[in-house]
Amino acid sequence: MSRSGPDARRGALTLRDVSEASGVSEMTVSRVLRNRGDVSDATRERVLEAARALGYVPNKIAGALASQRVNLVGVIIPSLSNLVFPEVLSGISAELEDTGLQPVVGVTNYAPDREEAVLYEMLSWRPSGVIIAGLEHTPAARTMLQNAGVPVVEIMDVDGACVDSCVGISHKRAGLEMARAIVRAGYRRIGFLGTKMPEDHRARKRMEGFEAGLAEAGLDLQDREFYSGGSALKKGREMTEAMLARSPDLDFLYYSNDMIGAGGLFWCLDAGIDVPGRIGLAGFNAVELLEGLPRRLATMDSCRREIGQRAAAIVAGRSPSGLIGGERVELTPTLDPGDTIRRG
Amino acid sequence: MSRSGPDARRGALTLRDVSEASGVSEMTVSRVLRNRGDVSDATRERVLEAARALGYVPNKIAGALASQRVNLVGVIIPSLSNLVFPEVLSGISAELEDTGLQPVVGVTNYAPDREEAVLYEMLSWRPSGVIIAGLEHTPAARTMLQNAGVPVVEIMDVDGACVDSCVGISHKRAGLEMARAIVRAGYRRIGFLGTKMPEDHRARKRMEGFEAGLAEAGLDLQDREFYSGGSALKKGREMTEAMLARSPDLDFLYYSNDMIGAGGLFWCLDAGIDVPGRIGLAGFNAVELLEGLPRRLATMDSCRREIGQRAAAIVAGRSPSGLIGGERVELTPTLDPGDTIRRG
DNA sequence: CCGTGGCGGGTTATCGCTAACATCCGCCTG
DNA sequence: CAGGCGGATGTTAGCGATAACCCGCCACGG
Repeated sequence: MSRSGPDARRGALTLRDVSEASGVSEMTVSRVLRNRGDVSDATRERVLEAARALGYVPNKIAGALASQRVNLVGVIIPSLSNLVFPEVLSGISAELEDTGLQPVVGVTNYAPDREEAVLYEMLSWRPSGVIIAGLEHTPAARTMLQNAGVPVVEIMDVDGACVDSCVGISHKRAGLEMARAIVRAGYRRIGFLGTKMPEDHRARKRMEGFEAGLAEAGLDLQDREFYSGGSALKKGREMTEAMLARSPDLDFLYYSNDMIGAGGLFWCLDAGIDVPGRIGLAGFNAVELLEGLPRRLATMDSCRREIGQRAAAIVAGRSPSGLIGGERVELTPTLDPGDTIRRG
Repeated sequence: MSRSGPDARRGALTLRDVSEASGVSEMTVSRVLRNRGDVSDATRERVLEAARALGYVPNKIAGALASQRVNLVGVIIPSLSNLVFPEVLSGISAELEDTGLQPVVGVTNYAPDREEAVLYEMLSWRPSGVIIAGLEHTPAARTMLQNAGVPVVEIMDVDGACVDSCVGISHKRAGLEMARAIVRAGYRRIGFLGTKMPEDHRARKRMEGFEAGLAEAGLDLQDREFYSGGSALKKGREMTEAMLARSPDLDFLYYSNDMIGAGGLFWCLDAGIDVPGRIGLAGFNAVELLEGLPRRLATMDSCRREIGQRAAAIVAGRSPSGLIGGERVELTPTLDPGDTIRRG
C-alpha cells in the first residue's frame, strides 16, 4: 500500500520489486531465481540483472511455506566443545554439500530437557530431516521424533532401540574389545576414569562393556573416578594422581576419552612412571588433535566423520541401501594400541 | 480438502486441527500457544490439552511470515574445529538464552566465497541479526550486510572498518604487546610460526603487530614458517624442528596459536632444549584445553567468550551502551607469560 | 433503565512465495 | 488454412500463521 521505492522499509525487497524493475510477472522472476521452468534467455538476463542491481535476497520463509519444502536438516548434538561433534558435523556437511540441504545445529549440553526443547524448536521449522545424537531421549522427544514425518537418524550409538534409523558404533563392544586387548597384554589391576555417568550414556556403555570384558577373564574393575567440567587435560592429571594415590597397585588406567587420557599420560611421565611397563593407559576417540603427543596414547577410533556422512546420506535419501528409513548402520571402530599398552 | 484425521498426511498438524479438537477458533489457539492476549483459564486448559494430545508443533515458518519476526540470529564463523569458535558460540548462546533468540551457525572454512554463499542463505531466512567473524568480506557480502536491515556485528577483530558494530580485540596490538614482552625478557633472535596467511587475517595482523613491536627495538623477524591443515600439535612439532634446523641460533619462537605452540613445546622438551632458558616460546589464545601441559605455554587470552556475549547483547538490543548499532567494542587481551618466557 | 468499558473470543486480510492451471503466440503439419 | 502443439508467460489460489479489528456479554454507575 504505502510501498513506493524499492526499500520503503529497510531492505524489505520482495519478488514484486524485482518484477517491477524488470517488467515481468513475479512468477517469472521466481522461475528465473529458482532455475525452474522455461524462461527465455533474454528475460532471464533481464531479471537476474534487476535482482542483482537491487540486491534482492529471496525470502525462504515465504518460499518454504508456499512450497512445503524446507532445505534444512536439524542436527542435535550435546556439545560443540567436545571435538568429536565438530568432526561429525564436518562429515554431515560434506555429504550434504551438493544435495541442496543444509545442516542446522542445536546443542543440548547433555541435558535431556534441553534436548527436548531444542528438538521442538527445530521441528517447528519443519526440517527435511533430523540427525540427533544418542538413543536416549525423553518420552516427549521420542514421540516428536516418531511423528515428525521426516527421516530421523540417531547417531553415535547403536546399543539400543532407535526411532527410525541409526548410524554409529557399539560402545559396549568398544569397551569390551579394549578390555580384551588389555587383558591379553597381561594387565590385571585396572582402573576406570571417565565423565560423570548419567549425563553420558555412551561413556557408560563403554564402561559396562569394559567390565564385561574384564569379567570374561575373571577380573573386576579395581577403582573408578568420575569428573565433569573443566579442562579435560588437567582433570586427567588430577584424577590420575588421585586414583594412583588411592590405589597405588593399579597397572592399567582406562580413560573414557583421549583428552583426560592425555592428561593422565602427562602425569605419569612427570612422575617418572614407566609407561607402558609399570602401568598401561588407554583412551577413546582417536582425536587427531592429539597426534604429536610425546607418546601415542592407545585409543579407539570412533568413526566420527563416517557416522556424519552415513547419517546425512540417509537423510538425503541417498543411502546405498536404498531403504527409506528404518536403517541400522553399525560401524566398526579400530583399536590403535599406540605406545601405552605393552606389546605382547 | 481431503483432510480428515489429525494426520491425514503424516505429522502435518495445523492450528486448525487443534482448533477443531478443542472447539475454539484458530486465533484463540494461537493466542494460547503464544501466551498472548486474554484467554480464560478454562479455554486455555482445553487448548493446551488438545495440543498436547495431538502432539502439535507450531509451524514457525507460517508464524514468521505472518508476524514478520524471526527469532533467529545468524552466526557465521570460519570453522568449528578451531576450539576458539565453539567458545565464542557458547558466549553467544549464554547471552541469548533468555531473549527468545536463537543462534544459527554457518561455517565458511575460511573461504570468502563460501562466506558470501552462507550469508546469502542466512539472510534469506530473514534473521533478527547477524554475527559474523572478521572484518574482511567480499564486496557483495559487505553490501548484503549493509542492506540487511538488522543489527550486524563483526567479531574477533577491531583492526579495520566495520559495517555496523564490531566486538573484538586488536590483533595488531596483541602481536605488538607480545613482541614487547619478549624483547623485554631479553630475547633477540626471533622466529614466527603460523597459519598460511591469506586465509587468516587475524593471524596476519598479529604477525604485523609483532614485527612492529620488534622494530621498536630495532629487531627483525629472523625466520618464519607457515602451515595449513593437519593436526596442529604435530604440525607444531614438525615446523619447529624444521625451523631450528634451518636457523639454529633462534632464541624465541612465536606461534600463531596455542596448539602449534604446544607441539613446538613438546619438540623442544623431547630434544632436551632448555625452555625458556635457551629458547622461549609463546602462543596465542589461552585455550583452556591445554591447561595441564607439562609446562604452561606463554599465551594471550583472546576474550572469546566475552566477545560472543557482547556481540549477542548488541544483537539482542541489550547492549549496556544503549546504542542501536554502530557500536565498537575493543576488548583487551591479557598476557600470560606461563613457564616459557624467562622471568625478568 | 441505559450507556460504558473491559474481557473473551471470532473475522478478515495479509505475509511473500509457489503449484497448478490458464493464456498467448508462433510455427509446423496434413 | 484449420488444428494443434509446445514454449514462454500470466493468473489464481492457497501455504499456516498472526495483526488488527470487531462483536457479544456482563457488571457497574448515574
